[in-house]
Amino acid sequence: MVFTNHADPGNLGEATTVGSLPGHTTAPFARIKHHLKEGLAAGRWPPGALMPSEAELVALFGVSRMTVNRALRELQAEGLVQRSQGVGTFAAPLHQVSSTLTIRDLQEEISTRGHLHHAVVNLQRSEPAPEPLAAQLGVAVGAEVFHTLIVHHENGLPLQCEDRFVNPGCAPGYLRADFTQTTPTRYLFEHTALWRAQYSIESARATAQEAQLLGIAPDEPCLVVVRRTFTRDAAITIARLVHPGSRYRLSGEFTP
Amino acid sequence: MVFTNHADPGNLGEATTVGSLPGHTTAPFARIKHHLKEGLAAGRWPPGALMPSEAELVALFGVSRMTVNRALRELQAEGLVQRSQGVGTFAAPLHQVSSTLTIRDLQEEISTRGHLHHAVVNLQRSEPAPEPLAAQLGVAVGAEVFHTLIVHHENGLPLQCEDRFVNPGCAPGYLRADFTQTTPTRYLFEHTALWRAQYSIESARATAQEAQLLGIAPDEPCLVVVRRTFTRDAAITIARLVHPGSRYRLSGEFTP
DNA sequence: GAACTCTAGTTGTCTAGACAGGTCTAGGCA
DNA sequence: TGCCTAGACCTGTCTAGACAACTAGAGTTC
Repeated sequence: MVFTNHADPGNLGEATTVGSLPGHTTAPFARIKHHLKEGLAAGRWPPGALMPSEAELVALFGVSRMTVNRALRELQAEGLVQRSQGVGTFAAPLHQVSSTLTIRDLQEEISTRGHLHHAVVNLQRSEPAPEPLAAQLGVAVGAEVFHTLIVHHENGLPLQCEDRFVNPGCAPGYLRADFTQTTPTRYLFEHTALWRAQYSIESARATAQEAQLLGIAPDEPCLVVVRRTFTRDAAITIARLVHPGSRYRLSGEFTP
Repeated sequence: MVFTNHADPGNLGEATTVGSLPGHTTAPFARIKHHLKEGLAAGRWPPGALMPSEAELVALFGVSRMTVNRALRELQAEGLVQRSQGVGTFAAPLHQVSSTLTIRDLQEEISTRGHLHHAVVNLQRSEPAPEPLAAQLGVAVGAEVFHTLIVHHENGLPLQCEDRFVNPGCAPGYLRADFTQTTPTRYLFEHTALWRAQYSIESARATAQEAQLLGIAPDEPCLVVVRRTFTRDAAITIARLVHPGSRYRLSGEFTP
């Protein structure tokens, strides 16, 4: 059959009653997504309710089934609907109990705010891996690992104390990098194939050394992020990032 | 033309040289995705590099262009590749500088660990909105808002102090809910249409009242999460969640 | 009443072809 | 030399139809 969707916009019977906002050139699949999202937001199809089948939407919008399928598949990927073969499409229950928070690279974050970033490298050397660390990095106890201790400043104020160990096998050139010009995070992104990362975030007091480097009182609460990064096979790096509680907060937004 | 892909599995010329892992019934689009992900992880196509075009992949795998397109579109949605019309498909630069951390509902989290959750309701009433809060909730200054103060325990140990204000218009029955049986988070999920949420996470000292409710020293560092939730139009609720730093940490994992 | 079979309805996936519109480059022309 | 245009190439999107696999319910048989 002949291709008609662009040559003949609109006037396809019932289709005009639904997908026609005035003066839109949005793609049909996007219109269908929008229509379903609207309905979900408005409370038609409460959580768990059966939603229209693909065939019904095909009839309603006057499009082919592949188009409807794409719209529904993307809504599923966004977590808004659940589909099961042989049964139907359902509004997602509990509209997402878990949501996500974005963690960004510090230098990028500071630059985005239009502020000045500079780093003081207190330590950049190779040293034998202490016991618990060796296991986490997947190297032999006592094997040499790379160690950096860097304090990042925003507009001259210490914002983050970054204590990092690196698996030498994953980034052999790490000790020759100039971390006043780039960050370890960025360096490792560019020189290794990141595959998996783990985070933990907690609130604790800084160690005496960290407090001194950050210029804060020893008992001031700090936001401590521990990040472990892996390639597909091996651990790349373990970093402890300590931020003065009074100067730093993580924030994020989530829209379904 | 006749449909052949399921009737004639394999033996399509060059296709067998690429997509054929032994004994797999995976769909072609998934095989293509897997092949490209492997290549990205292995460092072929370094960040920013030009990847094969749809036409090349069509020839390589012996499938139709829609199938290749789906694989690439999903990789794009996952942030692994960038595509631009008229130019081509490129490996995503900097393999995701920002990643995500999952935040879960506390009760669910405790239950998942197989531990016992119980809540003590210290306050559940209507009161006039104080000045800064009224603006954030989008109600008139002095208008009545709902206020709950609940301490959540894990195996009898205080884990979270939840100080929450709720817009009465969004959840009229909030004061009649039994929060020893359900959590406010869960109640609001079920009775409102969540549309958008904001988080901020910081490290701070608890207030005197919070320290007393949590049974901790007044100067102990706490992980403080402030969460604002909105429908499409109005603010639903603002919650301040205070966790003793020694007992609670957020953790998450991220795979590209 | 229980177990089985059949069927209608639903999603999952793929095809071959088509049109639309963006980008880049080589060649022609002023 | 500089500008413009035609064509090659690329992604974005949609179509009409097909086969596959699964589910729930109706009907049948034991």
